[in-house]
Amino acid sequence: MGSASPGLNAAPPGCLLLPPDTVLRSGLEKVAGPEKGDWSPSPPATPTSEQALPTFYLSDFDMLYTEDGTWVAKGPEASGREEPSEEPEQCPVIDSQAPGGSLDLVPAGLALEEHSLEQVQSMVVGEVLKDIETACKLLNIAADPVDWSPSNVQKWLLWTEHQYRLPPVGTAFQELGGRELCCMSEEQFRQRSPLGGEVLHAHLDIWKSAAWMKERTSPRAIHCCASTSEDSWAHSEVDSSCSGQPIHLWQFLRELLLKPHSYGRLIRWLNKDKGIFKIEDSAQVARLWGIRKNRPAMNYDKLSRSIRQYYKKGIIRKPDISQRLVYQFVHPI
DNA sequence: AAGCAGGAGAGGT
DNA sequence: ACCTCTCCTGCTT
Repeated sequence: MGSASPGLNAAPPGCLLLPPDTVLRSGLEKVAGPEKGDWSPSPPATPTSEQALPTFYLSDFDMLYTEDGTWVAKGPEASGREEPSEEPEQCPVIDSQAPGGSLDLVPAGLALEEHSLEQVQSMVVGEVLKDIETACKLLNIAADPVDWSPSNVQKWLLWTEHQYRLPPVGTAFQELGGRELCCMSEEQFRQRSPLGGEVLHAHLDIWKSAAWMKERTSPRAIHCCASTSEDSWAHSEVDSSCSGQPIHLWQFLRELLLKPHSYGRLIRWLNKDKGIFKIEDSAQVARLWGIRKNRPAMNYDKLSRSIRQYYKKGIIRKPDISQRLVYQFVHPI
């Protein structure tokens, strides 16, 4: 999801550690009303609120939700103005939101804090949805895991492994379609992938919840193409994932550039007005491109060759002052 | 060593 | 036909 910085740090900076259930359930209740038991997407995902859930990361938040149910702020991170991706949005610190339902006991005087908590939670949910939307577009897969083909499942697995630095699952989930995947229990995930199964299952739960939410709020918006988040890539002249045409490399690069919070550590603008950008992590960008195109052998050497093909087409060029890993869109956005 | 430039052929759509 | 992937040689940083 958002933090694509993955690859770079063991725990991506600016990430939120959350039991998925906690955050999304509250978000779902906000959207769909508080009716209990109604939030869970199709096959009842493992009811996990009482369990010590595996924690997972959400980008762009500088807080941690620890396994004992405590929100804590992460240590301060130095960040420069030039590096928006390294400047996570600050969230208020929330001290105790025990999964055991401590909110029921909130005194009236704390109603305001509860309200703030809801705001934070709904913000987190919004970020999660945006991140899922991003991943959908970059991977060219449906937002609803139930619709995934086996190759979509593989893409999602690769992507999630990459994003959260999970141990590779290899062929453990091969030949599984999205529907089968969604029917699997956490235990089954763990059996197939003892090291990363739990976390993968938690992530899948989030995707299922998000799809369920989208279906609830806009019945025809299950696929990424129908979504309308405010900063969605609808701004793009060409929405690469919705055109039915295969995505072009320049579109992919632009899409990464348009998500600095998620990909700023991999690729960023040096001068957006002039369309000059720098690939900060060539290997990771190439890897993402490889995932996107189902080309596991993709590397920067090949990716850069493809970029150079754009020179004569007048799409991308080297800037006047040539620098390594720096390119320029001939027609800036 | 890593990146850059560009030729050439293959393969997919 | 077009786009990208892949492999390649040679050059530059």
